[in-house]
Amino acid sequence: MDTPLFQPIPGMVDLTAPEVLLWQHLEEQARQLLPLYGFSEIRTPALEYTPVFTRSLGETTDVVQKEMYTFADRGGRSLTLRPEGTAGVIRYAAGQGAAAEGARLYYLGPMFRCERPQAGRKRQFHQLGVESFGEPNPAADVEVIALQQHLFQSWGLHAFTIDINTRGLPEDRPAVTAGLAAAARPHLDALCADCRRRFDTNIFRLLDCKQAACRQVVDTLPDPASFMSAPSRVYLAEVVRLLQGLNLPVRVNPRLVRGLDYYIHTVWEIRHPALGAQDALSGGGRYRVTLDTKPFDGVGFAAGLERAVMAVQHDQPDRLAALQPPRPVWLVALGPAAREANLRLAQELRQGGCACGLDLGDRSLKAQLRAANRVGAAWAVLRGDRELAAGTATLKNLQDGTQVELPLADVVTKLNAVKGRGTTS
RNA sequence: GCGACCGUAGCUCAGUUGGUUAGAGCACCAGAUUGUGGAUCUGGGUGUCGCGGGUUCGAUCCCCGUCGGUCGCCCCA
Repeated sequence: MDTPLFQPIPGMVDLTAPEVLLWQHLEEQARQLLPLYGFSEIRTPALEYTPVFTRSLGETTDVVQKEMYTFADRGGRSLTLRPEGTAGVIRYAAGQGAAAEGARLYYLGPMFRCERPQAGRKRQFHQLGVESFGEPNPAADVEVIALQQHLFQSWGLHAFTIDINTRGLPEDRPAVTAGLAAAARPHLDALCADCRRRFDTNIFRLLDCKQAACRQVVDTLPDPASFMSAPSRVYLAEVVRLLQGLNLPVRVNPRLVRGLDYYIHTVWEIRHPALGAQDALSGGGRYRVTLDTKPFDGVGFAAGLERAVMAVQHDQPDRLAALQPPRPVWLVALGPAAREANLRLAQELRQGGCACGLDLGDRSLKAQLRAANRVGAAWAVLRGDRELAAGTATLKNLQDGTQVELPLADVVTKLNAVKGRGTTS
């Protein structure tokens, strides 16, 4: 019954240096890239009325049925911590009416799903997503896929694969379900228990079962697209043609299945081999959400940042080390007068843009230099009563051990010039 | 919701077929002319062996429970 004093909730982590530097780097890259495509940021609340999610994602999806953090507020209204980003952005954009037509928004922030944590899956996780609103148009889908490829490239990723598929139009779904059921029914006995259940509940799920026996059966099934209407098939063909025109290395995978109900037409998934069992780096697709009988169309994707960080550490193992902040200057004081003077000096240096640190306690010179060494300082500034009286400071180069006593103003000038970086003047 | 594995120092981990003072590396602290760091040297173990109970002359080790962690299933980013 011990309440953990020092641990966060399972599946939620404290993200700190050095790893957080890599997060910041990926975020900066994204914020630089997305405006090139005309996307601007939206920050929606983390908490929404529960129906915002249930009506968009589909009542029967796993996310809605068993993964949401849902609770009642003091007035008894049902609230939910967002399990994904699209529903909230649609809630906003639909509320803007016609002004939202063609809007391009991106979001970046924490999402929450009450699942069992494992590698690459947290209960509080982070997604970067984009939404491009407007009528279905293969070019819009292709542009978003290209953006994603560009983004991952800017992160230094290269080992990923892009699979696309089509879900067709909503009105095709009965025919596809019936067609798949007819083809699979003779093989029911060969399927695993899960798949026998899926046969009735959601036959599409057969397609991505990992069991070897089920895969054998699935390989004999016809392409679901073969049961779709001509417009659905033409749409996919056009997407593929445009992707080829951009030389994007995309594979059409008829067995790709996505979990949310709102998808129509194009869906895709980007996978990376370094991610373990949860190998989807991002997923996306075209969607249609009906609000108040009015259809709301868009295309977008969401990328898992935890997974992106893992992938970058795999593809660019040296990236993190290159992000270390500049080595600071360390101010060393001998005696209380110098300590107080150093506090002022530190502020002066920092105002000038020079990173520095200092010992706030009453420690020996030896201990202070050891501390300077520990933080990787390139320079130490030493001051005691002697320097204070003379208006000087001793500037020590911690790389080669040389030191020189200079007027304080010269030391400040010099350090501001190097801004705390390592190399000698 | 289900399953597997793990829990010993600040960190990474060894260890005891059940036995007396629980170990290593790294990290950390201290080294006396009270103004000089790093590499080396000397000294220092900093611990509720996750917690509770059971078996036993004796438990860190075996058993049960519990808490925590990791990975996997389901599903997803």
